[in-house]
Amino acid sequence: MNKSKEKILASAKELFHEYGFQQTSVDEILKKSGVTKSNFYYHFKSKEELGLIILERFIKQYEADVLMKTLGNKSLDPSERLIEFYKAVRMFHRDLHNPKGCPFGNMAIEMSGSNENFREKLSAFFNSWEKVIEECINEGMSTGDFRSDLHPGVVAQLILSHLEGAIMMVKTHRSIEPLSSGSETIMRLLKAA
Amino acid sequence: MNKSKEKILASAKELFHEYGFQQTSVDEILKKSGVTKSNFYYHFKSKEELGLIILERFIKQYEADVLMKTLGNKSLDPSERLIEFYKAVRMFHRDLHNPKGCPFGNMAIEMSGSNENFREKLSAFFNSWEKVIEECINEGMSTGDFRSDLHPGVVAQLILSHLEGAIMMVKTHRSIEPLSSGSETIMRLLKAA
DNA sequence: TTATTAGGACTAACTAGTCAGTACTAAACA
DNA sequence: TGTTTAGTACTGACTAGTTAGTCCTAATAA
Repeated sequence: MNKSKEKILASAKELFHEYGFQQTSVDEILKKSGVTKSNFYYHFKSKEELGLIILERFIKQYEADVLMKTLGNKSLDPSERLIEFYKAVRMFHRDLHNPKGCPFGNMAIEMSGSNENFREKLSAFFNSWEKVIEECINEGMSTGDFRSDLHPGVVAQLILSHLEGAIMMVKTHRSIEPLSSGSETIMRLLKAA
Repeated sequence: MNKSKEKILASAKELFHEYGFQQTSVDEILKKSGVTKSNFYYHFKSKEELGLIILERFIKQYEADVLMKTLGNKSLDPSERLIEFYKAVRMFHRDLHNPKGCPFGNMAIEMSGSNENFREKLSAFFNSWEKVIEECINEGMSTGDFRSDLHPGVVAQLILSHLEGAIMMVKTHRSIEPLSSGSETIMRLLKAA
């Protein structure tokens, strides 16, 4: 059931990631999903509603498929978790022919200035993402994996900021290098003396 | 002379920074600058041409007013230069009611996937920006300001990536904190042992 | 029966861009 | 001296296409 609705969600998710929310027209979503306009507006009351639903779903999927399986994997050492996390992110951005950037970072830059609904959701997600990193750093400081002369929260914030900036560079330079060498350097800087 | 042309450039620069290139219509630029459409197309052959000219000008202005006066200020110690640079960036983003983000980072995310002219200009500028940072880091490693067990180029790349990500966070969270605490942490991590 | 899908015509506002023609100035010419 | 020419800056009306979203009808599942 709801075959059309799922088709719309899947198509729009890809289009929003590649072209951005505002630069993707409803007609393009219709064309890609093969759904009629009336059916679209039967399922979603507006393009904005669709965008917010897709954002929510993407967040939940990312938390489950990436964050929990790497940073939240308690069977690994904290530093191994961080390495696995970076590996997963590199995998996510491995299409270097046309890197699409971070779906959350893209949307944050595109929408934060013009739509509070998007901004608030993204701000909350970045905070929660940071918390997951912080827990890993905190534990790594206890185990001696990481140097412990810094606040875990501040380090987590630095890691997330750097990650988003590095993905921006990957997209702009069409090269994975800023992400791979940047994450390596972060790991070295965090190593306990 | 060329009063209209300068008005267009000034208005469009602000609008592009606040709303992005694609989200700013020619009509909005016309309205803000008080210039007629036909006059606009007398001075610029297309909206894209205007965007590229504004990007070029913004780059030159930023290099002269920010980069050269801070990171390129040879009368300061390398670590002081970096501190001054961060201070200047924070000043640039001090409007926290509605932080507009980095004009270059915004444009990179918005345009890199769809327009090679913008992408190439931004990629080249990020490289040159990185070089300016690298020179400062390199000198700081010689003077003992910074730890010298890392490649200056890699550190410079990390600093720029982090900066762009931090500015993205400032825009999303509407708080300067990710930038101020992040830059402080970067300074501490770079300190020689 | 109720939820879903299809079709298509339609709107009002907005999009980038074009066009023929005007006003002004300053140099070149006769 | 007056006249022509040329370049610059500018104007209002216009086009063709796109935008998100509406409305109504009818067919097709569950």
